[in-house]
Amino acid sequence: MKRFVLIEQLLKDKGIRLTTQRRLVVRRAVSHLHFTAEELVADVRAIEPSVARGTVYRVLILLHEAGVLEKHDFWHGPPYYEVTFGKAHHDHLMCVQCGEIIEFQEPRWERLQEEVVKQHGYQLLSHTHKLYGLCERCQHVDPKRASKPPHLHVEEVVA
Amino acid sequence: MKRFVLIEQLLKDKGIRLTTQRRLVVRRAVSHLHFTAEELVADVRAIEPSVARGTVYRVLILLHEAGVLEKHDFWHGPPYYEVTFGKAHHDHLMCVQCGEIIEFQEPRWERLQEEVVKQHGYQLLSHTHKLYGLCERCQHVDPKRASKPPHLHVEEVVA
DNA sequence: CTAAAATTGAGACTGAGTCTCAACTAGATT
DNA sequence: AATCTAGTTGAGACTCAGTCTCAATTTTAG
Ligand SMILES: [Zn+2]
Ligand SMILES: [Zn+2]
Ligand SMILES: [Zn+2]
Ligand SMILES: [Zn+2]
Repeated sequence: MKRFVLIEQLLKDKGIRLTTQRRLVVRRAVSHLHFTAEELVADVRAIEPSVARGTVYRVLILLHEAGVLEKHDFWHGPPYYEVTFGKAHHDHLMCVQCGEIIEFQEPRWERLQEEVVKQHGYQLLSHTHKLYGLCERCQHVDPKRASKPPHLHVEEVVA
Repeated sequence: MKRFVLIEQLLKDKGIRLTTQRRLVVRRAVSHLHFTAEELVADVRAIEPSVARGTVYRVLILLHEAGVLEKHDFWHGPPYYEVTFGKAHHDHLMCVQCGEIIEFQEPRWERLQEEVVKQHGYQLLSHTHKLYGLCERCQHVDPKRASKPPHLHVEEVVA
């Protein structure tokens, strides 16, 4: 089953009306790994120019509220979004020198986390773990000779 | 030694000119646990109204580039900043509704992390863990009526 | 002291995202 | 199928955070 069909069902189950525009925006959104809101606007309009900017942003809010959209913030520039529906949860280990990204799962973390959250009376909605370091290869390279770290940008994934 | 003195030294060592305005902004910034940029602008101006908004934002960029400023993003609203220099490591639990930020330490977590990193041959340099959720109060409040109090935690006052 | 370089204040500007509202559906109900 | 109505849309004005410009000022180097 296509991912967007399942997401449409998810929205429907929440009593959200499925319009032509929403279907289109959702389909374009799931077709990208990472995208900025404005990129999505342009992408949707390349297919159906009449779709309003506000409509696209409203769909992003719907997906966010449905818990299937992640936002990746950087210091510079607009955030990148990512539809996470149907993807297994994972965290990230990144090399600050070469930009390598390792994705991994750690159930003990996830358990510990629930514990911490309950201690403070919180209801957990989502979380982000990012580990920054040097990969084996980069540990043995003279920093002066090392290639510039490719800025994480769209490759950076937040759990 | 006061934290802001050490930060001023850090900036100086980077060849950054220390002006009266910069000293004031740094001192006000380190006096808060978490703050939005606009809160800092208002805070600084309460002491010295002539300081320009741009000056405050420029100091934030300097602190960021010096690696002593962390940015905490939410879905709604502006990011919160935090001067991390000289503080014991901690992670964050944030309420997405009211913006409350709880800092906590979890040694088991940190240990587990070292383990994971070593498994991949990495040398850990830094990390961030952010847990997003609803605080106890916000779980029982209609989102539409929820107040949005800025959580301006004052740690120390600098004249 | 003087000149060059960096920083500042003020406010215009940008860009992301939100809001308003009249016109328009999707989907429920005859 | 026709009707009804609450939810949705397009268009563009609007808000807000953050950046930029530039003349005036301040700092540092010589
Ligand atoms: Zn995790
Ligand atoms: Zn590497
Ligand atoms: Zn930690
Ligand atoms: Zn709250």
